[in-house]
Amino acid sequence: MEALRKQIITPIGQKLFEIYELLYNHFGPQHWWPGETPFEIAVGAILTQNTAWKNVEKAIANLKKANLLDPWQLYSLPLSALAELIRPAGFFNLKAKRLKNFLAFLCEKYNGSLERMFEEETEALRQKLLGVPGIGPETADSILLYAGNKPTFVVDTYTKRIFTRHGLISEEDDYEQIRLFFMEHLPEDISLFNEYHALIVALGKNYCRPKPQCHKCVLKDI
DNA sequence: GACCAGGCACATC
DNA sequence: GATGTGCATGGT
Repeated sequence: MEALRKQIITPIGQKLFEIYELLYNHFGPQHWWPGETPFEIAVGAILTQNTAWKNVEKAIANLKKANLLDPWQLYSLPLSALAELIRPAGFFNLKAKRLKNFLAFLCEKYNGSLERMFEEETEALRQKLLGVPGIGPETADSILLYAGNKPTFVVDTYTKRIFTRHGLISEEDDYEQIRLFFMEHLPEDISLFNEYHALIVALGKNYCRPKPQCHKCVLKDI
């Protein structure tokens, strides 16, 4: 913690770090991403789009049970069969296509190897992932950070909601502005980025729903 | 029964 | 460029 604090340059950075410490002391380490392999994490990142994680778990369990949680296996599976397996995750027809788009990218360009994919330079790979239909900025950053251990900050609904309510970012800031806000003010540290986003989700799930419960929130005095 | 979930693409103005 | 809408299951 102290080694990280020394690298903080700006007052905003200190504020962001103060919030991080409050969240960490309240919720403890989150051990993200909840997945066993980089491939499972990448699949989960696509399946969890606008969806409760509980539902994603069922879908991933179906894939595991069928022994299909493998790039080439999934890539060769008919679209309709894939859709049925991931049904519990919601938006299943749409997500089946999105998964296939990613699998085509992974299999055709990197021979199905995430290890090989992550050999690419981070920013270049980020742009390529964003070029895959169905992979937007949050999904791309989740894959980079949590499956690839690359230093990028993941922004989600909770991030925008929480930090807007605390006046640190503006309502009209877009995804990229918010991502850069965190990356410019915090030291570039993979573990920090990993834990910070996970803690934001923990806070969001508990206290920062659309109807806030700010009186109970650990950040109520910030 | 309403509301919400760890988004994204596309249509329409 | 901004704003609206479809996509769907499952928990609270």
